[in-house]
Amino acid sequence: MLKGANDGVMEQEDSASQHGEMMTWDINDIKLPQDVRQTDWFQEWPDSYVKHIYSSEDKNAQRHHSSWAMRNTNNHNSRILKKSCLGVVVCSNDCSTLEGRKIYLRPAICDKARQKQQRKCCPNCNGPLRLLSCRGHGGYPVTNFWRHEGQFIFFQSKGAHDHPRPETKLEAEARRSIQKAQTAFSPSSPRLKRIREIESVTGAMSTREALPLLHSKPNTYVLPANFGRHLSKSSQEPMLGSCSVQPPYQRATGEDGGSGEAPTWSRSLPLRRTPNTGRPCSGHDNPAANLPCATPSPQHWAHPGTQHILPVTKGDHDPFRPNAGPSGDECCEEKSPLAYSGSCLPPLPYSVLRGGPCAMASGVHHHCQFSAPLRGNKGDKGEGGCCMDLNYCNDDMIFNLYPLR
DNA sequence: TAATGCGGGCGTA
DNA sequence: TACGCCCGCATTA
Repeated sequence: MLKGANDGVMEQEDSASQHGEMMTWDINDIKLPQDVRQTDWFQEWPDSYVKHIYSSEDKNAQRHHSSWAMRNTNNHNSRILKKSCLGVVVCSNDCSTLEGRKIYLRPAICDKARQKQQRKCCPNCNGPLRLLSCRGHGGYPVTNFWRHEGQFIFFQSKGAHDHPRPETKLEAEARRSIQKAQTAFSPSSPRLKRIREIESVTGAMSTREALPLLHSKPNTYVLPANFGRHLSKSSQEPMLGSCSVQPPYQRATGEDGGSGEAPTWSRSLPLRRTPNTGRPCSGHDNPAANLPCATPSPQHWAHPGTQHILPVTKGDHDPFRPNAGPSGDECCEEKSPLAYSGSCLPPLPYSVLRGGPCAMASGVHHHCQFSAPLRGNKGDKGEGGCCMDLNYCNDDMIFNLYPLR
């Protein structure tokens, strides 16, 4: 099939839907066209009222993937899988990074995980997070429909997302993974305590010996606060936040509060296929594009405010295959709050992630700019507001700045 | 642990 | 009847 080269929303209409089979069917039709001459390239960010016909061989289509945070919705029709958009998690403080980027986290799909997520803090300013629900379909969430029919997978989207794009799944997983890694090496972690105990006994064990991971991958979990500023020179990925607290995020529609910014998220720029791989060159479909050192994907250009957490690829070209470890979201709840000098010291994971693989590999170290002492926090942990009990791995930064020995 | 899919059930228009 | 949504369960990674 053609595998249309233009994958943006507008292009979707032009390239995919222009073919007769695309416009004449509805996902609810009893019979869907089987004389499809051209299937579409997988659409990572389907938006508006679009339809696509994917090959049943398309792995992403098989998995009903979307970079939007879509949850399964029961439509009481086993033949048609329906998913509704969860929106995007934003910072209640509407904080911005140094580069003026907004915080757009990916809502957890699992209800429990999502509730848990909303108790956490903004990775940029530690402010409370807020779920900005999608109401792009007549006040209801945008819905996606998937239907397998013969050798094709039919996709139909209803509604236009009225919120920014969240992190992609890979980005969210990478962020959690790094947070978890940080947790594992936080000063309060059992492992580290044990190491310190051993060290206190032996009096000679080097940090390098005790923490091989720390040295083999020094930046994968701990980076100084101003790390990103240095990286920004060579990377187009967003860097550390300035924590410039602005008026609360306000929804453009006014219903849920909106950003007031131009709804760039509604634009879907073309994803381009790389002829040799047959995959789009989006940030996720093309591993090379995942590297911050590479040209940002179109979606990145379209969403300058979106956080682009760049996972370390493992050579797996499957754009949606998770390559990060299990969730590290607990990090925030398990960490000790820190009083920073200045307005706010950006929590670490964000800087690390936004530094991306290149950042991680750079080996660059800088100094954290806090001056106030640590505050114990174990007693603060609870189910209440995230600002009380949540703090992103701040003690990891301390750990980094004040190594064991 | 979270993502995902399935299906029962309920409320609303 | 269609739709949205909640819930629990099972499977998978």
